[in-house]
Amino acid sequence: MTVGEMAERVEISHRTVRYYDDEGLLPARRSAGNYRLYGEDALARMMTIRRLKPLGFTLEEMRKVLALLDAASAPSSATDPDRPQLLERLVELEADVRQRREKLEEHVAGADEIIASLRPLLP
DNA sequence: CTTCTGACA
DNA sequence: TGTCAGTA
Repeated sequence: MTVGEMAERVEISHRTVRYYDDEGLLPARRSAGNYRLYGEDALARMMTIRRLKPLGFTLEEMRKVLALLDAASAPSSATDPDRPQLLERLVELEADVRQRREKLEEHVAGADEIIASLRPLLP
């Protein structure tokens, strides 16, 4: 699929997709006319990025997360001599995401309070 | 019409 | 991240 298609499918502006691509976060090929071409794999990555963003991950952090996920899902990871360290990092990532999730909940609670404070002011 | 790159806001 | 320009 082209950038426009990708952008539409993940509901992110084509400008942003292009930016992530330029930053090396997406696996893309080029058409004869130099158009970016993406596969389902790129789409899956884009979705992961979309979920990471609201958690506050920076592009650099996303780069690491994606690399870790790739390494963990690679067929060779089963025999990788560093399997323990890989699992270790996955555990750390999970803890990190859990912590960010908590932060989001606090934000939601804050929004609820604002809403509640508005209620008595409205007709 | 869509995408590309680079630049500016 | 949006938009504008000039292309392919």
